[in-house]
Amino acid sequence: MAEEDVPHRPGRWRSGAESKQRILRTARELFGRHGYRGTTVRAIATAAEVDPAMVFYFFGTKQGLFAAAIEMSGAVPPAIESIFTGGLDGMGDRIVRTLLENLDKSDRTPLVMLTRSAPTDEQSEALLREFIDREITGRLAAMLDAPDAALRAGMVNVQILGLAVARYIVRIEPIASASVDELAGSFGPLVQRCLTGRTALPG
Amino acid sequence: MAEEDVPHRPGRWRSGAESKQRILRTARELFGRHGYRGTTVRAIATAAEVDPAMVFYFFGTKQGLFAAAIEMSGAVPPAIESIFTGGLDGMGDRIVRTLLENLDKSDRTPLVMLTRSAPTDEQSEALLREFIDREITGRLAAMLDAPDAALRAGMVNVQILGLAVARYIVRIEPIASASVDELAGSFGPLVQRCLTGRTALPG
DNA sequence: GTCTATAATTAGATAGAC
DNA sequence: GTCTATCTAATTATAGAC
Repeated sequence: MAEEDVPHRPGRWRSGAESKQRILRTARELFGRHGYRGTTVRAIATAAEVDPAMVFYFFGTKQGLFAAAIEMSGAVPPAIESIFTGGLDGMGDRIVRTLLENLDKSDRTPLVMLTRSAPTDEQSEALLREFIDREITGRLAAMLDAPDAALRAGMVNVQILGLAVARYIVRIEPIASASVDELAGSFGPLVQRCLTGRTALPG
Repeated sequence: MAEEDVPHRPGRWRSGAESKQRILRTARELFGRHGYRGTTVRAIATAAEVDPAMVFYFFGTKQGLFAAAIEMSGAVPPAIESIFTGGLDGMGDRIVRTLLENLDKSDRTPLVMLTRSAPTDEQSEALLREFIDREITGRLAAMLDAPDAALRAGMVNVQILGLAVARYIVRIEPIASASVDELAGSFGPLVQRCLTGRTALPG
């Protein structure tokens, strides 16, 4: 699994695989742009230049296609790794940069697809929650090893979600048009503060 | 407009108004929970115990109903006012508290409805963007009166959106279950830093 | 593998009786 | 104002020919 770009090997493949990949690629794009409910199977089929029936032939159901689409085919995980290797020093900056660079590159990343779909689709909501718990909260909390580790990780999650929504979904200025460097400059220290700065533990 | 709770005055009203209010109330609840695309007119009608046709009789179209539903009937605006009276001192805390207190009270606030709907509905996306520009960015930027005012306002918007999404939509722990006081303790200073703290202006 | 045809369901919306 | 009945269009999904 996870062959990005299988470019029409001349010796001729069993030829169906190419269609399947085109469908997947298109699905990721449209789910990323309009979310699960805002995307129809027909729209995907049309954009991928195949018959709608073919989509069901390959993926069974719309949910099946969505599941296949978010199966992060190399998109995020390696990038996420690089965040955690290197310790807490400068991690705020790395988190912001990695997030933005990957999301800028393509709006078909699992995080965007899930963030777009979660608000109107309960399945996606659960998937996104699990995704964040597993990929971010879990690792962060383990790494921080402090009594308020969970809260700190939660604060980082708020930054990530807020940044993703403001820049890619609602497109609020100047967040939407700022360069990665600019945002790293302003949000890097902010995230770092969530990780290692002072925290008010009231009471 | 904007009578919350018109509780069945006995002398008998012209009786249609009551239904209209029930529809509106129900619409706000469902749009707030499932977003524009995740909510059907029929579902609203059923929950409001009226006929679907009646919804169209009163509001014309689904969009018309949505528009009427988000017309913030006293929900947020007065609360927003109180944020800005009092100056920059402690404003971070006031922003977080006001946001959470209002959103905790009911998930039928315009902000929640729009935030849920924007990802799958372009109309809602535009409305949310305008709403934020008008109610938050505009006032904040005017108040800050600094060269990087726009960026600072944007950073606050990221906090607001991130908090709203994490707590009310994706429901990430421990953000979702934390008390208002706890979150004010951790996010208040963070927001304050966005407003009045040091900012890296690179280059 | 790919397409045609179509079933089954559901959504938004309208006409018109009462 | 309220409801019945209905229309139209779109959606997910399947059966079956090629």
